[in-house]
Amino acid sequence: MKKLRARFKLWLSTKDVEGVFGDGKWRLLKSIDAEGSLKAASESLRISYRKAWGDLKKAEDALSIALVEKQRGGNMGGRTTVTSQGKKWVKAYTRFRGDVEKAVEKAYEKHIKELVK
Amino acid sequence: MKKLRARFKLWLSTKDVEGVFGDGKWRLLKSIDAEGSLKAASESLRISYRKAWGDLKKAEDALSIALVEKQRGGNMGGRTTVTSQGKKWVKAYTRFRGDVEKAVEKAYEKHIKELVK
DNA sequence: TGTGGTTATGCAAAGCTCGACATATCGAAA
DNA sequence: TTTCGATATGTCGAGCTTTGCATAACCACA
Repeated sequence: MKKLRARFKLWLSTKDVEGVFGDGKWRLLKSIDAEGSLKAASESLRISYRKAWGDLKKAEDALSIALVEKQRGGNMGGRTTVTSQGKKWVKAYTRFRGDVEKAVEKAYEKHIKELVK
Repeated sequence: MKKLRARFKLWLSTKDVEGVFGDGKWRLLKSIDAEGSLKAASESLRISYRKAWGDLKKAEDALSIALVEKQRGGNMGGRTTVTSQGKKWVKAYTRFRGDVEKAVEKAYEKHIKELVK
């Protein structure tokens, strides 16, 4: 039997909107925080600026929360920074996701590993 | 703040093949077991027969396991039943997924709920 | 031995997501 | 006041997934 690994995807939804926050948007926020701009963040993650921008908008719209502060113009062209609210979300989601990841690994060991050996 | 719910997707992969078994194929096997045929199962799950058939083939090929026994012809046209191996997989995956689901819920309560209130 | 309902499978059409472009706007600094 | 690089946003096409036919093969039973 081939070796298997457990994989998962995690996200949050409202009644109306599926995927208002999840792994992708979490990575995006982290990258924005590290890079200082949406453009640099999208390039770092190798996703299109168009998608990064849309994802961010979707999250902020659905959650009604200002996750980032965006500035246009200026000598640097502009910049995007993560708000304190946004940072709270990053931290909370990081712990959330970490717990789930551990649980997936544990559950795999407990229920699947024996089956596959 | 809108009410949120945590959602997840879970699956197993080999080094070569992504998604050799997961929520969809698990549901399919359960449905086959309940319905007695691949056709009825696919209709019950409201996915195309074409996809159900392909999914099953993909899982069996990648795992090198006979999850079901298929019979063509006969007065009923044919039927598909889940093998004992397949049932083992269903049971194990059910427990696996159940544990993960509980963990997701727990982690949500612990890390996200406060944030959203 | 003909029938019916199922499995088996290829292929084209339909959907959906994401990326690539094309512009427009903005504003601090030169 | 010109410039430069980032944000803002619509649109069309590429790539991948799923559906929808269209057939063929199969076989217990009437």
